[in-house]
Amino acid sequence: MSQSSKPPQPAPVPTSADVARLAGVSRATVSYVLNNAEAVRISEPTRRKVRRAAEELGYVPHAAARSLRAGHTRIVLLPTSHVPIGPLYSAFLNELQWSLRRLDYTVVQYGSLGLSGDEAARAWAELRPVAVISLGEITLSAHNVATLKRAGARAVITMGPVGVAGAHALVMDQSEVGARAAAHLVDLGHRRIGVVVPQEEGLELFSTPRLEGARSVAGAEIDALPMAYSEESAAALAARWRSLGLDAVFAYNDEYAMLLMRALMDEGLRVPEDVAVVGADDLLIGRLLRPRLSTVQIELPTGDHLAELVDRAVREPGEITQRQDLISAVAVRREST
Amino acid sequence: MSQSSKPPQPAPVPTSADVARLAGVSRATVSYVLNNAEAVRISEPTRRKVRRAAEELGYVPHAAARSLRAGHTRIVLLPTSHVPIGPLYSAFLNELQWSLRRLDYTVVQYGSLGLSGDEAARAWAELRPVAVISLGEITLSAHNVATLKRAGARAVITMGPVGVAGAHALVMDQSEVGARAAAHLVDLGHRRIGVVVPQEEGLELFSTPRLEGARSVAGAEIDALPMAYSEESAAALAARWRSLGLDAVFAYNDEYAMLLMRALMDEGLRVPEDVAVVGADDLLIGRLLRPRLSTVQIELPTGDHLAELVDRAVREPGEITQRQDLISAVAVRREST
DNA sequence: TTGAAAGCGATACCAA
DNA sequence: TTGGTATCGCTTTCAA
Repeated sequence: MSQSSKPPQPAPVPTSADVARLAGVSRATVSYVLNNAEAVRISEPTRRKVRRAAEELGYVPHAAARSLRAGHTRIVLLPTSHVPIGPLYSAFLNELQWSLRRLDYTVVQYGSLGLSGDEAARAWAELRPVAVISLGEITLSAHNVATLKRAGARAVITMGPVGVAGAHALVMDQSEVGARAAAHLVDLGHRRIGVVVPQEEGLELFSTPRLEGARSVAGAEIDALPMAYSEESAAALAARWRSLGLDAVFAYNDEYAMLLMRALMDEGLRVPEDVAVVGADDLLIGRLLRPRLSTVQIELPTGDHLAELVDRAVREPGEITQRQDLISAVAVRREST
Repeated sequence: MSQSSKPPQPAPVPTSADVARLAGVSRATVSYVLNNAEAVRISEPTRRKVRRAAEELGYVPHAAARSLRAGHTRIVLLPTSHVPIGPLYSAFLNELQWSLRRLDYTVVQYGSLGLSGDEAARAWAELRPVAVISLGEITLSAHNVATLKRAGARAVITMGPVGVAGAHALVMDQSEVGARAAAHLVDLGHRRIGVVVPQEEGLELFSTPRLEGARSVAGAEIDALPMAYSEESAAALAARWRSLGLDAVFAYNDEYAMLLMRALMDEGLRVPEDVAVVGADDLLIGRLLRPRLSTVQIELPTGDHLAELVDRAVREPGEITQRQDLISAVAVRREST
């Protein structure tokens, strides 16, 4: 009202000083009231004045200023995957976020698309996160971990297949998945087993250990079978199937398994008589196909569990560089094996 | 070496002052060198000294301090969905992130799990993002938009089904999807059409407009069919199917469609003779079933496109409150209709 | 070509 | 019970 000329000049963001001015108190008082400081007694009328002023101005504290002053943040950095990770991991991630928020952390998913490990680590470090939970998209080197720690990270947790020096190596070992699948097939009498390796980028951190896990099982010969997630690729693989001399296949996960199984059947092969097919992840969709898809059911840690581990690591930053296997896998036989 | 007693006291994070000290220059010079300031000429030897010192200390600038000083951030906030959004939207999101990063924005996905619109808006505002792209998980009120704008957001973009006052209402109208599906079924002679409405929370912003879209098509009677994403729920719906008197169903998306189609077939109904089924999203898996699933193929805007829209809005914060339809949908007939 | 110093916004210590 | 003020790390203007 008082200012008639108001060009699209963005109105200045209200600060705590503005609140103080409006309430007729000092900035210190504003801070005390808004943060419910217990060490200081503020009269009820003053509290109300301050709150009303804050409300009226639509005051929102400036996170950067606050953490600058505090010397630390409550940010937990969650590097975002750029590959579709499937419903299983999505659900886990959501649970994790929720649990972390309950513990009063600010979860920031940071997409690291197209960044190298070094670039990513630097970019993350700029935010001064108190913890980083790297789920494997980017392989952190010991040097990267050091960068993060030097920037104040009290916990760096990797979930990739391998431990990293200096990190709280929380191993979710995907090789177990491959091992269960192969063992399942071997139990059923199969000896020549193909293992699908997705050609899509970014899945190596899952596919490599799954393949290695299968290889670790005694009693079978393992062949790696590169395949892309497309009908063409599956058809091409199916077309040369008879020449491969395989009697079973672990198809990386349920999605690749469904694709390949369809291609094999279209090629005139019988499942499971001519070739047994097993996937992984126990997707609901796998039960809709005929034959129903056998799978490896994967049990991830609960988000709560991991969140508490993080919280503990943050509070007691003793070098708890321990290997922990938080994943479990079990084969489920349906009709395709 | 010089300090023998080193308790687990976290080493202090190196600052630009430390770099300056080590390089034997002032903090100003450090800043100039590290930011490649063009307005100032710094001698090559000095540059090298500074860079070496920064390298040696593993110096990483403090994002909070920087943006505090600058008075603004380059953060684009992307509220994270807590529902599995499927490969289609995942791919779109990734592309968007990538494009924004190319434009030098810091993309921060902020999980808003369990927050109300007000709480979420406040939490986001604390980060002082320069732009917010809300994809619909949380319905932003005009008040929320105002909060964000007051906190310095120069662009607030909503992708929900409805425009929001004050926001750059970028409408990705899901009703088009429902309309296409219904029209497809009507074209094929169906008159009594069921529309599946997922019971899962968080999908309303997609499912409601899809239902409304179907209702908008002339020539058919539309029934809403609540259903959860589980075999039990699908079976229950299928069990009472004959009593519903429907001759076709638009099953929200391909996943629900596959589930329901299987249940219907298990119930002895023929697809498409007794009941036509159409999904949406054109998932690869839908082509693997028999009959192959008809679907509505959805064309999302490219990430590049949206990123540039955001960038323009940020640079010219004129109130471009315009409705834009960036989504297109087309029915694809396979075998289930 | 380089340095000294102000100031961004919030907090917490020390006085009053 | 409340206020003044130093401080966090960084950028940038003004002087030297």
